[in-house]
Amino acid sequence: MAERTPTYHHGDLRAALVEEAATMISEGGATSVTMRAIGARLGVSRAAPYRHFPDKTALLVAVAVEGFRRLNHRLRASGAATGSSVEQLRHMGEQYVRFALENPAHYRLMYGREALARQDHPELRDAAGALLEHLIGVIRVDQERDEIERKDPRAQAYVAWSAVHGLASLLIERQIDPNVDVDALIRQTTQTLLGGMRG
Amino acid sequence: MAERTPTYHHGDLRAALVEEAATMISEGGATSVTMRAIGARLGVSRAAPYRHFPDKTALLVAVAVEGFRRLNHRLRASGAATGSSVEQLRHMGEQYVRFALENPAHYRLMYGREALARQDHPELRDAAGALLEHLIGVIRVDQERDEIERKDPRAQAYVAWSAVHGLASLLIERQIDPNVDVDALIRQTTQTLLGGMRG
DNA sequence: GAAGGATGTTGACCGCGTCAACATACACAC
DNA sequence: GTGTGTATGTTGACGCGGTCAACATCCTTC
Repeated sequence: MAERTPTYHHGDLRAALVEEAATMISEGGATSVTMRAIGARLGVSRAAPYRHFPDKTALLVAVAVEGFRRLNHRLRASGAATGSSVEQLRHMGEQYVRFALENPAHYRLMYGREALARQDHPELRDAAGALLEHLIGVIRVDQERDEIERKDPRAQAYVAWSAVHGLASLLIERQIDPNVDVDALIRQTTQTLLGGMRG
Repeated sequence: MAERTPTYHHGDLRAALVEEAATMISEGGATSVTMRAIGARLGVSRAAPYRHFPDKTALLVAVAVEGFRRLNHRLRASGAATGSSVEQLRHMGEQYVRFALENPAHYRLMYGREALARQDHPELRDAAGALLEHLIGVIRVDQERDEIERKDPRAQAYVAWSAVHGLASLLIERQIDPNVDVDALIRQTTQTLLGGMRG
């Protein structure tokens, strides 16, 4: 953990790479992340990252996974706060969209299969899967309390996920008129969704 | 319109470029589209496209716009077929998702702001806008028939668009368990959505 | 039929991802 | 401590891709 000593070796380059890449993504988008640039910012050569990641895609996957971790953490934290369970779902939906709005480039990377090559990356899959499982759990509880219809919880989770992801995506890609009240739109989306899930 | 004559000039290179780029995208994804490759496939040099598009991004924007046109056309065609208006909405939603599933790379391009540079491209905006306006129109009719709640039609359109776009996006990016019944999931999504819009 | 714009070609440049060959530093055995 | 092997980092080079400038060809139009 001892840092800032201008030694030949960096100390914990792998973690630094992920962190710096995430920062660069927020600052200048995914295209601004280049092996040379990230190396320069960390005072290291362009090829140094290759000692920690097989290629650039692997580094970006690590960044995306970190994004899912943060989002997951935020959703869990938001869930614990409220009382009513449907209210908790609504709150989670709002937090989800808010995360995307606050970290647009990072969010884009998390869902951009193209940027991360065709091939499947199991870690990424798992990170997103954890999010889904949490959502399924909350939905299950709500079903038991008869707050929402008793359909297949996984399918319901997909529907809910689709709604918030779609809204987040459209907002990020500027497909939605900037004059609309974003907060109101988020609320209406979760409300419509939950209304439909109530049966 | 006279073609196939191996002349120095191509005839209608601009249109050919857009069409060929679209084909290449379906075949090998957006990354397979390179100025050199597309030129080669059209029997033209790598720099020839620059007489018709200022840069590669502009070409891709044209392809994306063409995608929106096709999608729009498909949704309008599907709307005219059915009787009940809510049924028409559901049908549109299904067709929307199906289009995305049939043209994943093309669909990705249509919504990938990152791939099309930061800057706003008005034509793209307009193409997506036409889609939205059509949806708003259908919703307005349904409101007048008291089939859905009388809220701001634009906001409702955004909610509906979010749902189908989110589902399409998650499916395309393989975030959804391949074992689930996709048709059923699409139906459940539109059903939940319309249920929530009914008030 | 000559001029000029439109369209296409070739050569060159630069940035980027990546690999191979080399350099340095740390850890652990003795 | 000294030495040695491995982990980590550096430099040089290659190939690909977007793009521009200079040049070539063709079509139109008066």
